[in-house]
Amino acid sequence: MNAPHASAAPLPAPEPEIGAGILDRYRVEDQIGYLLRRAHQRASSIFEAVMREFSVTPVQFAVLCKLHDLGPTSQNHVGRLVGVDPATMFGVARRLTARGLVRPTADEADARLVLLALTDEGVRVIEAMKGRGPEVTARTLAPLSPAEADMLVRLIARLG
Amino acid sequence: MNAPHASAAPLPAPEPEIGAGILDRYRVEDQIGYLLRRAHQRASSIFEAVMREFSVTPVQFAVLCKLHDLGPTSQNHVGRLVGVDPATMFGVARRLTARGLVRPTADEADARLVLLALTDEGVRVIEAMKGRGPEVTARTLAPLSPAEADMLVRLIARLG
DNA sequence: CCTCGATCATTCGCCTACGAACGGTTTCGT
DNA sequence: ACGAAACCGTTCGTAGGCGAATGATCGAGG
Repeated sequence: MNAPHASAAPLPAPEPEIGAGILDRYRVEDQIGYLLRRAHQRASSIFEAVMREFSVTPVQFAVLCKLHDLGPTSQNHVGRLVGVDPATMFGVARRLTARGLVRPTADEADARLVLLALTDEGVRVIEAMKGRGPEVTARTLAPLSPAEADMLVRLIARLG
Repeated sequence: MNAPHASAAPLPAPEPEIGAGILDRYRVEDQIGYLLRRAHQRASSIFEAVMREFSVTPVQFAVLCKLHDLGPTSQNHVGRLVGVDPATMFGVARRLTARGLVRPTADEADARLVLLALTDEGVRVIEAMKGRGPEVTARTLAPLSPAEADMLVRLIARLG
């Protein structure tokens, strides 16, 4: 955080010559955004490998988990809870419905809402998947010691 | 790993009663994959806000950075360096070319390759963007202390 | 020299992600 | 009671992400 965030200054450049070693060089691969993208790719890949038999994506899994915990919940609401915007949630709900894991019903009290509920098949699938969840986590965190993994999870949770 | 993967077993449940506090409950929002997805969403959002004036996405930025460092590089190769698969890279290169930031040329020695090179405009844009890079990183890591941020970056880099 | 396997770019299909706009519904304030 | 604001689901467009297949080209071995 040397943070020269102001910066609209008309200076041609901060003259990076004197002492311009490797240290002041901007490297994309060291930036948190880049690292998050790569780590997320890897985590998704591991999820896909472990959960292959279910043909359920990580986002679909998160939605099913929430429905399993909460029971019938409106589409937008469950989306908010798992960080899926309404536009994306529409497609997710459509695919889960098409696969028979979820059933949409109208809310009696509020005509705007579409309540999503797990089908019997949906319950069966999500319970089987939850049993394998720890394996995904373990393999994703495998490069770290348990203490490091714990630290990482704690820190990353605070970025939200 | 304890893996009761069979599961067609008629057992009602692995009896999670005794000592079944909050501890043995599987919560998606505590899993590393879920946290990575959410953190990546947030980082992308911050990038988009800081770099708004350039209308360049994080992935496009990474590609431009690499081209800036390496000079003309084949499409597949630069994609591999920044973690973008060939299918995705095709679209990224097409959009960067359409915007005039990159120019594709044929390699004289190998007819299969499409070399990507920054245009003058591309150089101008990537240099301006690099100047703002630290601001993106700082804002993304803002919830953490400098020591914590450093720790997080180090740990997440080891997941790759 | 010539075939086989690797590599490259491209294409297709499916999925997530999100800004923006829209019409229908509910709620709130006046 | 009524109009405005807030909210819901839907749709469109653009962009990454990736498995799978294809055709062109290259390189190594026989």
